Amino acid sequence: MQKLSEQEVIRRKALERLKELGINPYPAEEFVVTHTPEEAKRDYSPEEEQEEMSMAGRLMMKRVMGKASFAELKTPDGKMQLYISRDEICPEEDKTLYNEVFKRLLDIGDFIGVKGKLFTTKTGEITLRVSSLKLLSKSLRPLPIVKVDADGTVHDAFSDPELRYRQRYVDLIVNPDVSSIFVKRSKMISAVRRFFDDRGWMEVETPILQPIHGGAAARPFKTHHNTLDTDLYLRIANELYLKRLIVGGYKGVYEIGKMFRNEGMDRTHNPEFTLLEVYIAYKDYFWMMSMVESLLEEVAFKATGSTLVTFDGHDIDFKGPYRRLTMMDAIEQYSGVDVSGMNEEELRKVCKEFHIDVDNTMGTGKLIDEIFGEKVEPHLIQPTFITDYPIEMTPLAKKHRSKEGLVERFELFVAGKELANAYSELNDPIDQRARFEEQLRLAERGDEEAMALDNDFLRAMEYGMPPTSGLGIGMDRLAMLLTGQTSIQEVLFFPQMKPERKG
RNA sequence: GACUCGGUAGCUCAGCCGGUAGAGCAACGGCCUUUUAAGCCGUGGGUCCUGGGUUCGAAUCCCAGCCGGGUCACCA
Repeated sequence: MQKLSEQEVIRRKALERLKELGINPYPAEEFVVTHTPEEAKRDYSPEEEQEEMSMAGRLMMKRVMGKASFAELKTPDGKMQLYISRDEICPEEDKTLYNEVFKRLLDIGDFIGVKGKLFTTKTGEITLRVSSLKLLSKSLRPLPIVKVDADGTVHDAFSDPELRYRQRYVDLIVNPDVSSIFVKRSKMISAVRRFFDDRGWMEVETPILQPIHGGAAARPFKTHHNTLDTDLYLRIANELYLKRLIVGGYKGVYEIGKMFRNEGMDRTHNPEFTLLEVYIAYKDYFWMMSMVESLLEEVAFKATGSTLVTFDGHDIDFKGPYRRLTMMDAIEQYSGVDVSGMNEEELRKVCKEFHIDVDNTMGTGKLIDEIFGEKVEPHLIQPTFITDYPIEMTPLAKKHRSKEGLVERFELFVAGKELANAYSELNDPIDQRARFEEQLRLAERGDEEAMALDNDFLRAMEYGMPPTSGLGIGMDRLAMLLTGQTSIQEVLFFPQMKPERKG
């Protein structure tokens, strides 16, 4: 049994006293709510006769002034100030409900239901004059009370990140700004769904437990299925399954789902994260760029009410069209060096000049990517498409229609970070097999990122896959951009944490 | 993983040149029928993250560990 704090002991005693008084602290019957605070205030006019209304929520503040009190009720739809007068809720001789139940036994954090009519206080706040009051659920732990003064200054904020993430429920109760981040995130996700559903593309679900962790380069989480006696992996990507569905004949499929990567955690990486993947048949990556512009413009607007967001000190506009430039042009523009056509030796020289750390396992593609990451990425603040990547690092993209050594791939950068990644998908099964085999060679040389070969995926492709463009967008990063948060933990309800040590 | 900062009351923090712990809010008792960071008077509340060490004596100094934040590295 855990040791209770003084305040917890007091609340448990209050719970017992309530029971003695015949009050069930956790009643089963429905308390019918007739109004949200907003509805009530909107329809209120002081002259008109009112019907009695009822509301329910959490008691967040009590200001007792003898025989009358003000209280603050936090409902799921907004706040309402309550005015509670002893003789109005206790019209008879017995004043227990006010003197003992309300003043002593009800605590901040308790859920109550109230009935009454509105009036305007001296200071002009529309307030519910309570005629009756009912306990709906007793709270046994004290909430951290955050106070905001007349200037809007926050006092005693509940701000310890460890406590906030471990006890997100408390964070959500006392920090309305935190709660609204997740409302925006939810709107964002539903706007994405609506965008695709409106176009006739189908939301699908593909396996999370996979026998081969294909479609991306990352260390997986491993698990075991007892009945099948088989090792399985939590997916690091779903790309190869979605392409199988395109082979199966759907014109467009998308999935919004969790991916799992057993790697480092930091401000932009959580071991499980939400990825949007879209595959549309008969399209190429140019078409996909236009679609991304439409998508992000619409989603930003629906989630936040504007295409303009502020992130990390930058004003970012998601209104399309976005700047497009090839990777080689971008490098030349921001570093002054034209790396196109350079061999590995020349690229290493460039890296050395720029003081970029490289190692011997890196080929030309990786070296170019390093230069890009160092010299270009930080400058890409407004949404920018970078196109036409080296073939070595992109085993699932189609070879460029005209440029030797490149693939038809783009990434979208915003605020100096990658947000989306897309290809004209490789649909030549012979080429695909050759690319996988190249990855195997890299793996043999010690490249841990090399992609595993998936024979069933190749079999599917051999039956014929239509020309297709595919796209992935990190939903957590998009949520960060749309809510102005620079830490991924602030857009995940329950970010991964080490287990609490038992006290 | 490296470096760095932090962990003290329910919350936010002070105390850290060693001498058995403080403030504000919250809580408890009293007063108060239009308050809104309500106010006034009074009271209680602590595994000072954990474990070792130094010392007559450790929240404070030293060592190790745990948990978290930040930066970097790794990683898309």
